[in-house]
Amino acid sequence: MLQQSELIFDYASDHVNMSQLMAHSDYPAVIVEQVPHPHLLSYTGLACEELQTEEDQQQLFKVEPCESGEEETMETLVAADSLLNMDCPETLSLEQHYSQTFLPSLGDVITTPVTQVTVSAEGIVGAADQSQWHSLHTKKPVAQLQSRKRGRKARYQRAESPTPDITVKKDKYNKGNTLYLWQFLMELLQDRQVCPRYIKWTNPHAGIFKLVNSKAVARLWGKHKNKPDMNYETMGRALRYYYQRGILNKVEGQRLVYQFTSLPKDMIYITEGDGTKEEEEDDDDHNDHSDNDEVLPL
DNA sequence: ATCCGGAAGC
DNA sequence: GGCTTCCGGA
Repeated sequence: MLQQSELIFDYASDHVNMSQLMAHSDYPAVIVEQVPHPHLLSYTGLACEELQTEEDQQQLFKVEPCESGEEETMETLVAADSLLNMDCPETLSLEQHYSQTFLPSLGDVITTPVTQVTVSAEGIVGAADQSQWHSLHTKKPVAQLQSRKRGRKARYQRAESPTPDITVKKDKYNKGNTLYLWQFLMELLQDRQVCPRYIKWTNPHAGIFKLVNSKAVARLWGKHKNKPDMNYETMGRALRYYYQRGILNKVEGQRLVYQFTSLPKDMIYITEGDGTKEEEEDDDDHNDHSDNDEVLPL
């Protein structure tokens, strides 16, 4: 627990130094290497803020503002906050992280040899490749697969493309704080401040997760998008649009449970206990059956 | 309460 | 284009 905040703090100072060092140069690639887990920054600030209100609103139990765990949370908040407020364009932003490590493989975009490592992040984008993504259930047998989807009307599974066509133009990688919803959710899933609490994996390797506290997650999303009226109804619609795009599937019969059709390989999985571990996982089936999973053999 | 997908708006 | 908002319906 304590280590986490320290970690973040360390990282924070790192950040400062880095931004100073490179105050006036568009550094290429390198940066990425120096930042082991940008995720740690993630939405801690955001989350903490929410934490305070969420607790009283949703949870039936109240949590004292100053519980052993909360205090360090505040430290974290401060650290993360100072970071967020720095918003120096030179440093690695969340968005950049995504564009650099997650966007690459997506779809057609990068068909040409990206040798023109022009500037800054561009290089990385081109350099990173499909190996960064792990497509879950990418086996095609469309017809059969469909029919065996247990349950009602066989949800039409999009013509499965080898990789989901989450096509985010490589050139204009997310600008501003524009994480897409799916990215946002992945962030939350890697953020200890919210992961087991509001959103969690029910089967990490299958990309199946649950919005344990749908209201809270929706609120965080709304905050991110600056849409104060965001709610699960609305966010849910956005989620549903993802079915069509092959980014998400619904896990039928399980409320608030969805499934990513594909995950980045460097995803940090926060599991129930606490063991945060980097998972590589080559298809194989060391499925850790946490609780409810009816993962298709695929 | 959640989930669904159409329609329209931004 | 990626949602957001609203809706009638399951």
